[in-house]
Amino acid sequence: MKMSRVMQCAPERRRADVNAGWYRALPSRKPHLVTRVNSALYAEPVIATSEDVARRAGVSRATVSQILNGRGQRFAVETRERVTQAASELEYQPSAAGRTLAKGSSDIVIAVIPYTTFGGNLQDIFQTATEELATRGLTLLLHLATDSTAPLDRVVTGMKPRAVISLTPFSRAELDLLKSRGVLAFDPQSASSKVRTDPNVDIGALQARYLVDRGYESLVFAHLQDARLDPFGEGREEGVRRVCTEHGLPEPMIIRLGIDPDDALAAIDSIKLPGAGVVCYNDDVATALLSAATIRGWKVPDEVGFIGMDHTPLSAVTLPPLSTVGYDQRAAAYNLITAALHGLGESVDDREPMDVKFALVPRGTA
Amino acid sequence: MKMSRVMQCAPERRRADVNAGWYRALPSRKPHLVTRVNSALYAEPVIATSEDVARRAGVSRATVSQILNGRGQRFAVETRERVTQAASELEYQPSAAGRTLAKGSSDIVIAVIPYTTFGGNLQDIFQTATEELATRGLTLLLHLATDSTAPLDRVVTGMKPRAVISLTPFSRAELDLLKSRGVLAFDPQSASSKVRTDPNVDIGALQARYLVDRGYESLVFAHLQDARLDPFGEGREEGVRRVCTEHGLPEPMIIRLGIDPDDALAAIDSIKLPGAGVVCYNDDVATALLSAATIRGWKVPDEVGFIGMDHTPLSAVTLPPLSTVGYDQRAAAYNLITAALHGLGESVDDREPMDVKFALVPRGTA
DNA sequence: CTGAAAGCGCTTACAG
DNA sequence: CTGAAAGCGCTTACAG
Repeated sequence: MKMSRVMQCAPERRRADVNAGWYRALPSRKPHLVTRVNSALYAEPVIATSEDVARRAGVSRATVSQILNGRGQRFAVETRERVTQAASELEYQPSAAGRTLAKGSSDIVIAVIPYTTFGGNLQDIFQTATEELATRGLTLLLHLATDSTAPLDRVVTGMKPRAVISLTPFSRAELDLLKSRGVLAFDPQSASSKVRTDPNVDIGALQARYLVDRGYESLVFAHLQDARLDPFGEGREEGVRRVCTEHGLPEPMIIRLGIDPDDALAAIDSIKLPGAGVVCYNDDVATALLSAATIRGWKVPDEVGFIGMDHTPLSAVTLPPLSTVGYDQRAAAYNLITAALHGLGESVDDREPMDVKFALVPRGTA
Repeated sequence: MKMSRVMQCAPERRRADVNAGWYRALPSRKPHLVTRVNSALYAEPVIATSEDVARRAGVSRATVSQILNGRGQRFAVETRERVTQAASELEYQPSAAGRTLAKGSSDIVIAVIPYTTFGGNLQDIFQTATEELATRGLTLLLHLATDSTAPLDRVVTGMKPRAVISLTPFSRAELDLLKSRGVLAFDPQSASSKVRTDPNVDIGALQARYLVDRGYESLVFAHLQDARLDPFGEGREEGVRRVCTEHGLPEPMIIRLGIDPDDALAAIDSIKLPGAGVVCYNDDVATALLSAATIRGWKVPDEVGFIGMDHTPLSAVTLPPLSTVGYDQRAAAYNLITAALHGLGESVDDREPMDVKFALVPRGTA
């Protein structure tokens, strides 16, 4: 197999201070990356070190470090300016490895992404988080959870992240690992002391209460069944149960389906109709069931009702459009980050907790 | 704002070799992470260094390094065993920072995730990639692209990743940055020398040809319009154009819409019907248009046809189910990783390029 | 107000 | 077959 267009050549370490007029001798050992294609095309990459900055500013590396890390109050203004100036002229970026080694922990925050079914919101949430953390000098990197925690261990132990965060609760195994490796960990359980209960219970209850208000007297909870983990379903189901109890309704019927026409038809056929209101795990589940109900000739929302969760874009274009629950994803991410910053000892005085605002979006299916 | 359940306390550096019976003195400087909650609850984390391993195995750190990095052939079998044994007993994980500093580049590969609309496949793809790279001792971490390349610069310059990869072409700015920082970069353009043309052109052509075969004589291309970048739409449109030319059909009409009922209705109303075949950017767009056409009373697929792209789970449960194009995401990821490994100088003799197998999924909408 | 020195954990010639 | 030593780039007491 031939590969083409390797876009970069090996970095040459060389004197970054071009004004100085000479180049640091190349290290005698061979650079580790030796692939070199079209090297003539590219200017030799130049990576400045704190030593380069120090030399250009005419100070010591210690001084550079102090000033660039915000402990520069005690230095002469003039010195400070020379240093920051030199740093920006050289496009100086401190080496994470060097800092990590010296300080014992890096400026990296790792977000663990569970193997679970997220909406397209995931990206938005972490985008926001990336930017927020960047303003604090922290770098957010995502790590996809795998079956074993071995890769997580590599990341955590190897990179010494400042913290590990997750939008879903950590598994027992993850918690143990993080603990034994001495890493700060934050998940929704730790995000806010206000949240005493699993928010999923509230979500399920919100969905169920809506259906009850609309007159459905027998409730169904439809789980999503796929290869992935489901950290939310249990809580949602519990919320539905509570509402049934509250209103003296019979226990909810529990069904499970994948996003698949046969699954959906079987699920619909298993429900006692007409008259049921179906609380769905998410909008995808609701969409599948809606189609199945339509195929079977049930009238929606008169003979059967559905409520989804997530307020996905597609939920607006089903026929009829899906009743669902929306929420402010940014707020969810914001709260997680706030908790993490707080735990990291950063000041969060300016960060009021945001209301995630779970809210009904009443539309055509219930 | 009060935070609760900070799950970990600060790591204590201490002697990992518990058998030795004493603890390395704590460093006199304060550990950087000072937050300490419920520390009594947790065993003090123990992080072994190569020195600990060396001591326990009764060899030098140099020897440990050689053996653990696969350059141990020349050592006595007995020595090798003592070392690997000691390493596993201590749960030794080499410090990424230390290695990076010593070697000049880390074992990290960064995948840049563009701010674009992906299917839920993204996760699967990178999951696979994470595992594949792990078997080579490389750690995959995801970085979300932001408007500015500053965060990328921090990551790249700070972490000295072995390579930066992306499933979509890098932007000019990203390329310049990567180049100037001397980092190996791989994107689909560099993934395979066999791919002379943008695969998106082929995809668009595949969709269009299918519609032509089914008898639609005027084609429409429906772009997805949202806040995100669209690295694919241009190529797909071009593919449709070529097919029109090939078959002597008029130029395709171009429409744009978000996943929104009003957008979709307006889009449908702007098309000359009956008789058009609509090549859709993805299954979501197709779903939105399908609903709009149904609302307007057009018969699908007789009066208007739709073909989506992605073969999402939801595409199976629309009414009628969506005709679409599927492909092997794993193959796409596999090829990208192969290219990256090759460029990294790893042996890829055992990695035949995989066929991504774009394939029609004929169903009910065309 | 500033710098010399030590040390973080690793790897790599090099010497034996 | 194995180890002593230097060095990667940074930060932090400490001394002046």
